[in-house]
Amino acid sequence: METLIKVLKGGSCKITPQRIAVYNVLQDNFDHPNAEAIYNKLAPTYPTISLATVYKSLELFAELGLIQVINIGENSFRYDYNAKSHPHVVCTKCHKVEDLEDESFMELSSAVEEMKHYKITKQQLCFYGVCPECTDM
Amino acid sequence: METLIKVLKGGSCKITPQRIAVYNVLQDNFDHPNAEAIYNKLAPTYPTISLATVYKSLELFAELGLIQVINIGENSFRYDYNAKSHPHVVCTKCHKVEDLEDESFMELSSAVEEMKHYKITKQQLCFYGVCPECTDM
DNA sequence: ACCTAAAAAAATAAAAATTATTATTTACTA
DNA sequence: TAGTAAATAATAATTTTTATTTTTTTAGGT
Repeated sequence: METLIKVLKGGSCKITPQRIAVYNVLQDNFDHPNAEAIYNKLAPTYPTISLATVYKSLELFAELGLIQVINIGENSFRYDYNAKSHPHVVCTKCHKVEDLEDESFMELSSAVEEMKHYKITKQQLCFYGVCPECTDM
Repeated sequence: METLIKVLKGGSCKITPQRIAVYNVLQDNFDHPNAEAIYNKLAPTYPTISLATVYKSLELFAELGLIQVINIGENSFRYDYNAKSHPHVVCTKCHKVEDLEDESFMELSSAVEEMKHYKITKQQLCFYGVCPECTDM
């Protein structure tokens, strides 16, 4: 919250109730919502907000490095409050998306750099399977 | 080509010129085209083909395990002739997508299984950076 | 605290990607 | 080779995202 205000100011962007609201939804929901899910979460308490504003806020946050955009093979993008690169685990039954905060995966980039002689700047790892809860059924 | 016919027959699907044409485009183009790129490739030699048919063929091939659908953070899906799970390396300058055929990355799934107690069935790894050709500029 | 200029929001339209529908054509079985 | 089920083409509809335009709001300077 303090972070949001600091970063917005740093980027000479205005602090608006809409931006705060969108950011708070991401902060409170670790289910990696897409733009529409965020919009729906906001609807009850913020009935006048526009979906375009949600998209524009998310785009801005991503540019400012506040959040990250992820892509788990669905037809829409999802947004992650944690901007730091980390793997995601997707349950193919209940469709939940979990974070895997493990630094060791970051080393893969250097392996790729050696193999392909690229200068790697970002990595996106996604594992699909059945979660413990769904296995028991 | 023989593979396509065998698998289509095995799935009791009909062997049509359109399906053969779509499959051939993927076989001959390792740049991981999206549906529209495939459609455009076909247009000169196959002017009557419909974009919907391209989509339906690709969907079928993916279901039959002939190809794989990948997702490199663009707004459209790309299709990979190589159905076996392998990492992809994307150049953020020229936007080319390369395959990284290295078995060692497959071990990551078991690591994730242990950490999160999921039964992992698929993994999708994507590395972004600047390719050797683009670095020299 | 008030005015002002610039930025952002809302509403809407447009664009892009994908899927669904329906009539016609084609592939394959018997 | 005739019949039937499946596939294609053409088109419409849907979904997701972006652009446009008008109105409103923020934040800095008086």
